[in-house]
Amino acid sequence: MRTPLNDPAPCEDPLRLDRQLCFQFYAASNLIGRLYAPVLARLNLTYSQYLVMLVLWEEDGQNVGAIGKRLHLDTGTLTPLLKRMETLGHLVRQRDREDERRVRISLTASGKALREEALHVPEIMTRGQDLEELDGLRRTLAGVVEALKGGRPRPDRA
Amino acid sequence: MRTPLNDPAPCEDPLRLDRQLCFQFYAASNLIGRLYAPVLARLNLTYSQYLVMLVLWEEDGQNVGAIGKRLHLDTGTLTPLLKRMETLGHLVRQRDREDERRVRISLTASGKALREEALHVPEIMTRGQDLEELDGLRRTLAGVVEALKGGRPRPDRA
DNA sequence: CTCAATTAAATTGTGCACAATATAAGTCCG
DNA sequence: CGGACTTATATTGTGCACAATTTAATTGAG
Repeated sequence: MRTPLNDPAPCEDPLRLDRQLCFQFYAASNLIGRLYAPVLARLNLTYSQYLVMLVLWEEDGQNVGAIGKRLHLDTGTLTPLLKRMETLGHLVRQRDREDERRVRISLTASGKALREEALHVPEIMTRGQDLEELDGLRRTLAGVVEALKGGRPRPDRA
Repeated sequence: MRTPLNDPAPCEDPLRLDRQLCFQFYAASNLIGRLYAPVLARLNLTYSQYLVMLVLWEEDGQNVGAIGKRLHLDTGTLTPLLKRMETLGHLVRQRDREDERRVRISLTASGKALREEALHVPEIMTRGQDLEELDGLRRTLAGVVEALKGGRPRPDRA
């Protein structure tokens, strides 16, 4: 039996920070957010707000739930986020007449115009990188995200 | 010249959400945190607190800055986080006598004992997964994190 | 020795994330 | 119609992240 803090085989210690895949995601996500912040600040957007804009630039007038489904965020995150974005003038929130439970999110003129500015962002952030490599990684991670969405596919409980 | 929202080649639209590598990291990190939460709750830890414990289980008695360097977090995040963990009884914070600017973080007996419980966590979280594949991905991401740490290695500005 | 510069941590203020709960609108069955 | 049920969003409360600033201890040049 092993005593705490005296693992006889520390290199195989399952709790070593560097061995945790989850930590690599956590660290990368935080560091990426920090790199985007100053670039997006010039568009008067936070990183999360930028993601919402990406969703709305693809299709304007979606309701809160549809945006949340796309970004894997719930209303506890989105409602205040969208209110801040409305205050900033990027979009407007209005109850759906057809179904008063829903809130439709529509870009303002300035919100639509902001897309032109944002077109530079991906280029700025990937400058000097191997685009083939980044795209391969993106595909790999898209698969990981897909697997995580399902709460992880159990191993076919044999 | 392209008009906003009417890109003639939408499949090559650089702003499509699914094409953003950053979003895959963001989504994966959030989803992973959600999967860990219920498992770690049984240890009375949040995900961030778990990471701090991993660092301290490797080496007890580090100061705030050393922990922050390891996790890529600053004192604005760590100070309140460590105070909460002290309240929970996982660790104690005490000024270093040698250098009164420093605060040394030491595990309590229960904090050390918690490691035994935590040993199950990596196994629970990776159950049913291809461990070779996860380790390959971990290595790839470790490289990405390393690159991000340097604020990204400029392309040797030729 | 003294005071400017540096370093370590804490504080302040903003903006996410998320679980849990609440509110209210729509649906459906008898 | 009417009440159970479901769906869509909002609210509440906690805990991060992080930039910017502050406080206090240490270092170091003159």
